[in-house]
Amino acid sequence: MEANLVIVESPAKAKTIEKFLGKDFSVKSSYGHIRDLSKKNLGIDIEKNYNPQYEIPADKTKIVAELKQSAKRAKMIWLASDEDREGEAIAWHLSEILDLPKDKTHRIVFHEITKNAILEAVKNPRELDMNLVNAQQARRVLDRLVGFELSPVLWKKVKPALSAGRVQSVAVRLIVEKEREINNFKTNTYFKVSALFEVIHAKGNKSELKAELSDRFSTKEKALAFLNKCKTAGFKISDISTKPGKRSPAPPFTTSTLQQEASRKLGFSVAQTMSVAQKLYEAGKITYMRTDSLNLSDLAVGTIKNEIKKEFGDQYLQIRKYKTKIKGAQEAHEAIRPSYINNHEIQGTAAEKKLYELIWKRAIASQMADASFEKTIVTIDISNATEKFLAQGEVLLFDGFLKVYSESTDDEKDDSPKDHLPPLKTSDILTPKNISSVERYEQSPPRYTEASLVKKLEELTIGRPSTYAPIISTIQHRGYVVKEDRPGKDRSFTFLSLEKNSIKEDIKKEYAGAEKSKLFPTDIGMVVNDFLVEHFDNILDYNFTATVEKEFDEIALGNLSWIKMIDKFYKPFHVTVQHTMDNTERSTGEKLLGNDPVSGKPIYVKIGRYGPLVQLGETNNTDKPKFASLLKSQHIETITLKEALDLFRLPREVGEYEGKKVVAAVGKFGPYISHNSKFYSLKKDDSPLTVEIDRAIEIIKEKIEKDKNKIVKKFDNDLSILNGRWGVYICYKKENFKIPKKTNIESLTKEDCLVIIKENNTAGKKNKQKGKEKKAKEKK
DNA sequence: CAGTGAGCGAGCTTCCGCTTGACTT
Repeated sequence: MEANLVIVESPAKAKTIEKFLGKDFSVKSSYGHIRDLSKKNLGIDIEKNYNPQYEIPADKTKIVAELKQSAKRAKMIWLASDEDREGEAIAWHLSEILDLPKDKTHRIVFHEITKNAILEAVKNPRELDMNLVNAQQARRVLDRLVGFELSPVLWKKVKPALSAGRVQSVAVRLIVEKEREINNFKTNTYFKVSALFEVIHAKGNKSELKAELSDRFSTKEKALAFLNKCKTAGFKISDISTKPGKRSPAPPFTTSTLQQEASRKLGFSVAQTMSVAQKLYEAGKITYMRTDSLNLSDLAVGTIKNEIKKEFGDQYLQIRKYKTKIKGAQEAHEAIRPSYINNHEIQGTAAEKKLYELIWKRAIASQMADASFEKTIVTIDISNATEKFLAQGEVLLFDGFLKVYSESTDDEKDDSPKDHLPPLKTSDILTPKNISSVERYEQSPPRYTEASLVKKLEELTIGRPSTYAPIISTIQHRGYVVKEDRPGKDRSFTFLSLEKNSIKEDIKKEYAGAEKSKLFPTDIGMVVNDFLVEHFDNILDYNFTATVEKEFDEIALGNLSWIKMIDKFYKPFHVTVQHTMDNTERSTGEKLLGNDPVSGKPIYVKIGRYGPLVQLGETNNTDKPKFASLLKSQHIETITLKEALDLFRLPREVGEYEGKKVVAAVGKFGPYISHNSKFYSLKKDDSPLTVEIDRAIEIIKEKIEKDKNKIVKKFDNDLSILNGRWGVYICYKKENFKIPKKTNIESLTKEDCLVIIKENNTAGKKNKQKGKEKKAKEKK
C-alpha cells in the first residue's frame, strides 16, 4: 500500500509523474471533471441562492469509485489538478466526493512536467482556494443559465432542438456577419502598371529590371493616357536607397496557433490536429496540447540551446522569453513542445510525423536568432510624368531562424516582385522593353476557415484551448454553419500593353472567387442569429465574455460574491426571456422577393417546417399559395426573383427514354429524375431546372450499371453478399453484417454466411446496441 | 425512400469546459 495518492487530470500525465516521485507515491487520474450540474433539468436552485445541484455523470462513476478506494487506503492525498479555476474546481469536487479530511489533503500545483517542478510542488502544498472554486461555479452556472433559458426560446420561436450559448452563438454571429460583409462588398477595379526595363552597363552587357508604378489608376482611360505618355518618355534612376530589415521567429505553439499552422501548412482540420496531438502526447512525444501558455521550462530551453549550438552554431542562438498577449490566459501548462528536443523526428503515422516535425521546428526556431535582410528600393523618374516606377530588391544577409521554420499567414497576397537586383547606379538610363497595365479587382474580406475562426475567438477571449475544436463541431452539427467548397466564377479584365511604341488592348478571362473548406452560415444560422441579436444583444455582444471574465476574476480575488454576480445578471436576463417568449412572433426569416409577372401575386422566401422555401401568393387568401423548396445551392439571403420563379417550374418533363417519360424534380432527398416509376438522384453539378434528356439517360444508365456491380453473390431473397462503401458485407433480412478480415469472399457458402451472422449477433449485440443508441442521439 | 408547408399537443431537444476512448452501419 502506498502512503501517498496524487490525483491529476490526465492519465498520460499521471504516468510521467509517477516516475519522478518514486514508490511511496501512487499517481491516479480523474479524467477531467468528475461532477457536473444535473443533466435532467436546470440543475440550479434559483430560489435558494442559485444553489448548484451536482451529479456524477454515468461515465464517471467507475473512476470515482476507484479513486474512493485508493483515497481510503492512502495516508495523504495530493490534489494536483491544473492551477486554473477549472483545475481548482476539480480539486474541490474531488475533496467533496472522496470525503477527504483536511489534515489528509494537500493541494499542489505545477506548470511543467519536470522532476524539479514536481518535487518543488510537493514541498509547497497549500489549501484549496475557495474563491477560485467560486469563480468556476459562477462560470458554470452562468453558462447553464444562458444555454438552458435561451435554447427553449428558440424551440418556440424558430425551430425545435436548436441551441444557443455564450460561446457558440457568438461564433455563429462572426460567420453570419462576415458573410453579409462579403455579400455587400462592392467590387471595384483599378489598373496597376508594371514595366520591364533594360539596363545597359558600362561594359556593354545588358540586364533586365522589373518595376511597378507607385500609383494605381481608377479607370482604363487614365491608364491609357499614362501609357501614351510613356511612348515618348525617358526613364532614369533618380534614387537608390537601401535599408536593413529583420524578422523575428514566432513563439512556440499554443493550442490555437498549432491549429492555425497545421491548417495552413498541413491542411489539417482543427479536430484532426487535436486528435493527432493527443496521440503524440499519450506516447510521451510532446507536452500537453491544450494550453494557452508561451512558456518553456528552463530544462527545455537548456536542451534547445544545446541543440541549436550543436546543429547550427552559436551565431544562430538567441534565448527568448515570450509573454502571452492574450487577456485571460490561464497558463496552467507549458507551451506545446517536443518532450525530447534531440528527437528530430519520430516513428508513427504520416500525420503524426508531420505534426511532430512542425512542433519541433517551431520550438527550436523560437530560440534562434533574427533573420536579417537588406532591402533596396530603386526609384525611376519618368521625364514627362510625376508618377514614379519603383523596383524592389531584397537580399538575405543572415538566415537565422529561417533556416528552420517560417510562419505562414492567412492572406499571402504580397505579389510585388522582390528579385535580386542587377548592379545599378543613380542616373542610369533605362530603356522600356514593355510597359503594361492590368485591371485588378479589389478583394472582398476573406471568409473564416476553422483555424482563422479559432484565432478570432481567442482574440475575443471566447472559448478555451480545450473547447476550440468542439465549438467548431457544435455549430456545424446544429446546422448553423457548413464547411464546404464553393465554385468561383469567370470574370474578365482588361490588359493594356505598350511595346515597340504601340498599345495593344486585350480582354482576358480569369477564374476567381472559388472557396475551399470555408465556413458559410446556413439559412437557419442566419435566422437564429438575427433573432438572438435582436432580443439578446447583450449576450451576443462580442465583449460579453470579456466582461463576465473580469467579474470572475474579481470573484477569484475574493472581492465579489459569485451569488451576487449571478443574481445581477440573471434577474434582468430572465425578464427578457419571459418577455420574448410572450410577446414576439415566430421568426422565419420571411422576405418579400417581388411579384409574379404572370399572376401579380407576391413571392416570399422563408424557412418552413422542412427547410427554406419560396411561396407564391398569400397564406390568408382563399386559394392556397404554391410552395417550392430551395435548391441546396440557393440561400434565402441571396436568391433572386428569377431563380424563385424557376423553382415553380418543377416538376419538369425532360423528354422520353425507351418510350417512357423522364421527369426532373426535387424530392425529400434532393434533386432527382424519375423514369419508369424508378428514381435517380442528380449529381452535384446537375440542376433539375436545366438537365437535358441526354444527360438524364446517362445518369439512368450509370445507376443501373452500379446496381449490377453492387451484388457480389445472391443466395436467396433474404441473403446476399453486397459491395458497400466500406467494402464487402453480408445482407440478411435487410440487416447488414461485417465479414471478418482475411475471409476468402469467392469461396463463401451460404452456410459460412449464416455462421458469420450468428457470431456477429452474439458477439456484437452489445456494441450494436450502443452504436444504435449513439446514432439515435446524434440524429436528435 | 422521392413532398411536405393546417392545428393541436405530449414529450423531447439545450449550455461550457475538463478529460479519454469506442466508434466506424
